[in-house]
Amino acid sequence: MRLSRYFLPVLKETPSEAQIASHRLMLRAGMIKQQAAGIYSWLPLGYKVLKRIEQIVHEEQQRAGHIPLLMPTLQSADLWRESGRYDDYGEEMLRITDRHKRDLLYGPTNEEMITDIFRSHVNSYKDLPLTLYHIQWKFRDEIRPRFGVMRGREFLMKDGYNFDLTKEDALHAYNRHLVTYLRTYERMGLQAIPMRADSGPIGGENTHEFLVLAETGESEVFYDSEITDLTFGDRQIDYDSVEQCQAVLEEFTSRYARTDETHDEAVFAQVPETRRRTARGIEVGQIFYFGTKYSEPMGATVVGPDGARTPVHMGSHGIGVSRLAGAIIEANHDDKGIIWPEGVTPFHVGIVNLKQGDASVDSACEALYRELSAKGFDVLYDDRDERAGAKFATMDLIGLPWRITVGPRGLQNNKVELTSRRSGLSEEMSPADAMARLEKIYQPVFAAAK
RNA sequence: CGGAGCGUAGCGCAGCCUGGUAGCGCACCUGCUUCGGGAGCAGGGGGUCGGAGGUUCGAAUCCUCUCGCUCCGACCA
Repeated sequence: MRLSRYFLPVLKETPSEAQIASHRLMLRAGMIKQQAAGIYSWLPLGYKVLKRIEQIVHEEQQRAGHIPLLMPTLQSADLWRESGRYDDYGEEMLRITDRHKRDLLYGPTNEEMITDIFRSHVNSYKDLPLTLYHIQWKFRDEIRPRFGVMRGREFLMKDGYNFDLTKEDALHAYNRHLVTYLRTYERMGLQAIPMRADSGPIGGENTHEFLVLAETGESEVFYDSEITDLTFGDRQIDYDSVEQCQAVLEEFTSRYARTDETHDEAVFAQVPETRRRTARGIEVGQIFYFGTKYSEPMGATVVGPDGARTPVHMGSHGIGVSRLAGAIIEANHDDKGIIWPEGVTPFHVGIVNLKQGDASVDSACEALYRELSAKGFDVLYDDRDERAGAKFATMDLIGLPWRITVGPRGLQNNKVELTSRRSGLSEEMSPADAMARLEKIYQPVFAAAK
């Protein structure tokens, strides 16, 4: 993309409503625009990040055999009356009446609807196990939206639902989701720690929340410091293997890690004192096993091998996709702006033309732009007629992890500059070497998508 | 929902107390000069002050109502 033809309304000054770094930077970098309390437009740059996050979520879900579909944002109240949640959910649910005076609602979640889909089409245990998911906008009428997209009223969420014949199978699905989530967050450059949590209105007995440690997090968390040493890495997992998934669950959940909802001082005290940590975290996902809570009242049953009809065991799993955009910034920024992890950056690399209009600089930039794009890179080429300082400031603000700076001075020796946003370090090298270096840097990112 | 505050140009703000029909910085447009870390000078365009009503000769300024937004608290992917 040529910046001169892009739509990137960056702000020099910080809008007064933004209190935390991610909100401030998303506004300043021209990623979002607030349209009402807790409701945002995603401007081109923000939209690209949102799509990258979404893409990673899709890839990791499908890697585990989970099947995507799409359910509507508006739902009939009848389904929710069936489960009993129409009355239970309270003010947070946005209720709508259509012209025929029928009660609708803007879905805050989709357990009822997915259960309805399931019961309409699945009758035999032979169709199990089954995990369906979608990435769709949700609405929860928060009393007090704040922190930009981190606590909006309208938000994009991946929600998945597993259907299994037995509790054992459903618990395997639970563990499998934990594995997919660990991989998902790592690809985004985040460390998200699974913590034992409270199930809240979704209900159920087994649940973990994934938290990214950040000072601005809304939850207080307590954990054994050993847990932050764990990484999933690029290990290969057979998602059908009960043992392998179980082993990962045990590895990542055996140490003390709880939110304030489930925190137990007596148990925490058993962690060696030097390893006890109290911090704040941002919730970026949650997994639940809730048995037959919905299948039973809503008649989601299958005929088993013995010919008897039994309610299926279910779980649900959510990732806050739009919230992640904020959480990633919260965990990756400095005083100059955002620092995108390679996995989610809106553009892989930025090209800064230091002397727009200079024939040799222009053509060197054009060549880099063309060749990098041909290699599959998403490139932002700053071809505006601006001074160097302004171009650098923009690049730093929007946080592209790598920048190639092209100027007449270096070009005389066939050199350009490759700069890391994170370290701030620059290296001079030929354009060909810069491209080769970028290919090496992004190799793991591109490989992870396969 | 309880408490606090704010709505004046695209953004950030001043003016309001002590009524006299709007100002600053950034951004934007034009020209010249600059040109490796958000340039300088000169010129220029844009708002009737969230909305409605009231008081007054006169309202951004005072009063009433209303809408929106933000912050603190209780609740939440």
